[in-house]
Amino acid sequence: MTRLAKRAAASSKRGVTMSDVAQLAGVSPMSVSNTYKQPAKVSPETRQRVFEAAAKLGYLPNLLAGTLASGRSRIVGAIVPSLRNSNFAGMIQGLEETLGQHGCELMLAVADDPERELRAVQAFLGRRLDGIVLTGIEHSPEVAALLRRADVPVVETWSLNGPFIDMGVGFSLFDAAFEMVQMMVQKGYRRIGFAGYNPPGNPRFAERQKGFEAALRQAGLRDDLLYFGPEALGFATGRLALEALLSSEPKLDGLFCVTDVLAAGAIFDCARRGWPVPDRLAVAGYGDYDIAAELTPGLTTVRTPGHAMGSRAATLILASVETGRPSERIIDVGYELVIRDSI
Amino acid sequence: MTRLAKRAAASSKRGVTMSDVAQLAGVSPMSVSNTYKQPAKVSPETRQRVFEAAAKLGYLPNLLAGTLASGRSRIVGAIVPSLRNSNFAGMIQGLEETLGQHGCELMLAVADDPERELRAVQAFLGRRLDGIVLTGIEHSPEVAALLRRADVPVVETWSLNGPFIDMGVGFSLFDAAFEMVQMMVQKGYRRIGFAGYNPPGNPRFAERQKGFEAALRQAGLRDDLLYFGPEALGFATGRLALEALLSSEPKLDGLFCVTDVLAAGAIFDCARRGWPVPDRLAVAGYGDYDIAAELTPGLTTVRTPGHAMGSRAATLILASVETGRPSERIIDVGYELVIRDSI
DNA sequence: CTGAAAGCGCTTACAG
DNA sequence: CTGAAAGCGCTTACAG
Repeated sequence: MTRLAKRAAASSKRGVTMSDVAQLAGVSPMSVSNTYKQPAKVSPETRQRVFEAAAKLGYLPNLLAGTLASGRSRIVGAIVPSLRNSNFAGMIQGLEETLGQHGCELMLAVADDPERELRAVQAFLGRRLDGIVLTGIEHSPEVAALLRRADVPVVETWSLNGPFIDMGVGFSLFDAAFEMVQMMVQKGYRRIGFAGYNPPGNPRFAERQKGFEAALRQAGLRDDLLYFGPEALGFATGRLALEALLSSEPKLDGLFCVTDVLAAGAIFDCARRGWPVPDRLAVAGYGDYDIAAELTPGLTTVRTPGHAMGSRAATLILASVETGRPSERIIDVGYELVIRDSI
Repeated sequence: MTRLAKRAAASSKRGVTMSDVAQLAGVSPMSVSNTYKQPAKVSPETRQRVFEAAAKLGYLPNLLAGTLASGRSRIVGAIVPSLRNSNFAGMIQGLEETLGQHGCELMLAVADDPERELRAVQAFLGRRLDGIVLTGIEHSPEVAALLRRADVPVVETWSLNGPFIDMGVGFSLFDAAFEMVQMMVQKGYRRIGFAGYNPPGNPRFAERQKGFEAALRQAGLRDDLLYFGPEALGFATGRLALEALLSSEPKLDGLFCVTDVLAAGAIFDCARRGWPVPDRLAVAGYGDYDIAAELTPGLTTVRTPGHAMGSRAATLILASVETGRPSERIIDVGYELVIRDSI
């Protein structure tokens, strides 16, 4: 195939380019570009002719070529461990909404181990995204090094504990847990257990455990009634937690759970045992999932601002790209104790 | 600033390019490119030197430039109405996983109205994505026209009813609902109501309603006990459905719900009324959410294969890009009735 | 307000 | 196995 034939074939497949529009409108490609990007720099008549030609040809600007030339992709990448978790789903949704309002797109990677995270970061960097949003503050040294070296805006979420690679948005998981357990103590519960997930020390839950322990220690109470079960089992783990903790402390009167799923499982199990909640056992959750309000009794829990976190992360990145690094680079989005009847 | 100074500044910011690597390795840029893309075409020594130079410089290939030159972005876009719905979250996760296994990335847009969907499609097309995954088969004419004209692989999901813009993967929502309601009839329930969402005829739920009505009509039973409530209310809508349907048919003995959330709400309300399920009222759900197995009694429901759908959609697109349009362009991923104790 | 020139960082098809 | 040339479709900075 001759080069010319090839070009023709390619072009018929490829579709309309800026020069095609320029030609039909009888202007230069530059004026077409300016019509879209700097309309003020173009006379109304030129603009008009460009728009008409573009419409006639069904022209769609190739944003990729624009990115290569301008250095701005208008895409931000995000990595979350899972979408099954509504916290992360909420964050992604908040991110997407705010990005969309500013004409940017979201590239999403699901990575629940350091290796996948590294690959995702490489893929993002290779595409020269405008910014990257990470979940948590625990990343492999490679990831941190890569990100720093690339000098791309990065936001780490769900934590307020630096040092951050670049920027951070989160809230204090420690404070939230501490305050919740402190409230349980104030209400008179004395033998409070902790239900968490394997492996112990899982960074996503370790802060809550520390808050739990600190509140009990401060009150002079036992802080070692700990249970760690499989996360994959869903509600069933709540039952397992109850069984395990009761076997080491039959008079257990309170349970602090690292997720509402766990708390719901425990409450379901209390119902089966015929135990009144909170009279026989007080149960507190974490996350304020849909189910929290529907349980009987309503679950007292911590509301985590996933959506707000996503939208603030987007704001931070957009600001970095548009006006340089923002002065406030760490944002506390707070948390909220939702008081219902389970404690 | 002189052009040279500008270039130097830009280049220090921009980072390492293929020519930098070529220069350090003492080979041509072509050989660097081939080292990554066609290793077989390069001698082992050259390869070696390229890798060393790349590592020394911290070279990250600019995939964007590659896309512009080659026409393949290795990105596929997906549009879902929401991520709060675990069906869609599951599909996205399946999509992302399969894409990731093939070295592709996912661009995600959340769009719950035709206008946002159109904007997302334009953004995707403008970036020359390798394929686009849509939710449902109801799209504005503009969207369909744009997509057809762009000649990009498109997969529509959650339905088996054509005509498709290009390809489809789904299962029969009608069959699933029909089979479930048929089973309720076989078990002896005679006054079965339907709990759905406003507005009636919502395409995401209309098929299930048709299946419901068909099963009852075939059995010679009333098929007009219908309730449509607000989706935003969560479990509460299940209670509202029960109240409304009971007021028009006090002897209601069965309830088919378009989501497990609705079914759970109804079961919670039965508990509050002291009504045994299924003896006083049989309840069937749809979706097999986490909560279905944890309710008392366990909820009989339809399991929808969101994850499988996402991963099949990815396969379809990858096949289209790599080996041309697949011969099988509509895939039925099936559904499953999960029988527990609520009917 | 307008446009010719150079460049973004790769890949393609080709000749050696 | 190797590399010079042309091109992907835009934008940048500039001169008119």
